[in-house]
Amino acid sequence: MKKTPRISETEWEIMKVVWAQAPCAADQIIELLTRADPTWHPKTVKAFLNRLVKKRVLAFRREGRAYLYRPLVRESECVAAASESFLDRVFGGSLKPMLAHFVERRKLSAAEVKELKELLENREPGGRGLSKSR
Amino acid sequence: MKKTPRISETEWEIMKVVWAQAPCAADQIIELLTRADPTWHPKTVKAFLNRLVKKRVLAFRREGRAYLYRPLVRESECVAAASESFLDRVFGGSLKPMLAHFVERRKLSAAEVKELKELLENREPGGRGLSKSR
DNA sequence: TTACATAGATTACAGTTGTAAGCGTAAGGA
DNA sequence: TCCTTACGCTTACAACTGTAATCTATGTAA
Repeated sequence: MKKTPRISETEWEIMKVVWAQAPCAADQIIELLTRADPTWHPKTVKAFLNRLVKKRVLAFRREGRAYLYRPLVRESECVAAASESFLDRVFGGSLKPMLAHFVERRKLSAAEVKELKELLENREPGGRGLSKSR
Repeated sequence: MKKTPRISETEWEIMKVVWAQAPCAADQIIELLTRADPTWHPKTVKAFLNRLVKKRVLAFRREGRAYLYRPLVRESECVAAASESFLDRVFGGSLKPMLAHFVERRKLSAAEVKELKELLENREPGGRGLSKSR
């Protein structure tokens, strides 16, 4: 199993756009990022794109004058890696305290609670018991 | 509202010990860390303690030859900050996809699911819920 | 009292991250 | 064809991280 290269906070912002936009040019990325947060500087985005390519997280193909960027790592993998790291670091790897925190912290509406419960409901039941997770 | 100073991955390891051990000497911290992971080097721990003091995350008081360290920021604050940052960054701030991820990913046992459901159950209903218990 | 063992402080140093200016080249307009 | 853009590439640089050796002050044993 390959380990996802570490993706920093800011890099993550970029990656979210690339993951969402399939193959996309730097311009589009800059456009979208800037729209969400005007403090992005185009040069900065370019530099990050470069780093991400160097890190082998992104690839590109030349399309005339512009480059089209494309992810080399799947979002799900990165999400999984980041989630595990977070859970371990902050909650000692234990799901329940984490959920407790969020539930407490975010004052969920009844509807939200219902949704979450359904979510728990609808996972494959019966569990092949022993969760070999970790 | 004061913002918690950023606590890095490794610093977090140190802080977990300090939070758990109330006022404690460097030796104890090193001892505990090393027990969990023998690759810790005492000098490294010292250096980190120093940085954390400089960052105003830890304070110490001299107790004879040794220093007793004590946190200046509450764990709950840091947990909240880290959690929010994580949720925003990875799941766009939305709780449901996050729970979905963990549920899916960790193949919970039936017992675990029950626990989590109870957790959702036991917050005071009607929205502004949450028992201050814990 | 004197030298040694220690604890913390200081210094070191390379790698990462955040931010962005400057450079070289290729493409399109004059 | 020649110049001006526009694009990505290279370089810069300071702050932060991870990691640890060295320096310094001091309590302690001889």
